[in-house]
Amino acid sequence: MTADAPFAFDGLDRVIHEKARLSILTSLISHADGLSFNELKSLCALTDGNLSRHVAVLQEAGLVAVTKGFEGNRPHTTCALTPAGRQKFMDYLNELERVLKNAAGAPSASPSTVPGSLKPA
Amino acid sequence: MTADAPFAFDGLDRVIHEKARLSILTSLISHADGLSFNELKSLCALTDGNLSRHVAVLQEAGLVAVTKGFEGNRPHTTCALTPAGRQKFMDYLNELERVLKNAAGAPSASPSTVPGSLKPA
DNA sequence: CAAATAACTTTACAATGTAAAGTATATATA
DNA sequence: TATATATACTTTACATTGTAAAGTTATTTG
Repeated sequence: MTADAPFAFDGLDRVIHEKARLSILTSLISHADGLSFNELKSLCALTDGNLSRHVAVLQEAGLVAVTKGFEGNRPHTTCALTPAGRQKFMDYLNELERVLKNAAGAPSASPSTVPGSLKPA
Repeated sequence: MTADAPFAFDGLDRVIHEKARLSILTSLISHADGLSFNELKSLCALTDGNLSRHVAVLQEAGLVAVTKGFEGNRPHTTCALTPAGRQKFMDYLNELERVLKNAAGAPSASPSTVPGSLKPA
């Protein structure tokens, strides 16, 4: 955490933080052997164009490995997390957890409004 | 959660999800009686221009109440969460928690990489 | 063989985050 | 008491980027 800016959340990498890409990465970490273009499309509820561009961004950032091949006669793209991608995503998740702890743990955040919060029963 | 798109994370309201505004809201929920422009500026490590614009966005969305007055002879702006803002932020936090649970709870996310994860010791 | 479908990619646009410049007032300084 | 500097913001202009519509290539289907 930045010395004087406890709420700056520097670790929230923009490449990961974007909603659509957060969906993609979460999908991928739940499927270690990768997911096809169409599986991602429906899991994340993204249009073809969006998914294509977001996957490209993730690939350029080295977070996702994209494999283009053929399934029968049709092109078939598979995406999977790279080791670096997995690590960076984990780092991001740790920062997310800090956000949650800071916010949900605040005095003015009444527990009843955050039912299943971090604190175990 | 959307029926067929478990990883779409529809509840991640863009107005809140943006990094700088997430900082501002987290600061504000930790300070129920509000924060001044300058306090926010240093807590969130934002420039004057950024803070001004982001606060305006939050105000227009009805999440934050902005009070402009004078402290001695100098202008003094105070920001505080509105009740609606608090509720929406809580909703957002619940969705964030879903992200964390989906991701950190995934089989391929080894526990050691997420040290202080959701699961209690 | 024409039309439609599949699996993407490219492009163009609109939204938006950011920082530099601007404004207005107050205080310090020479 | 001018002049300069500081305070507390706001406005503007730019550059990035998320999004959807249109385009591409190949393959089925009627």
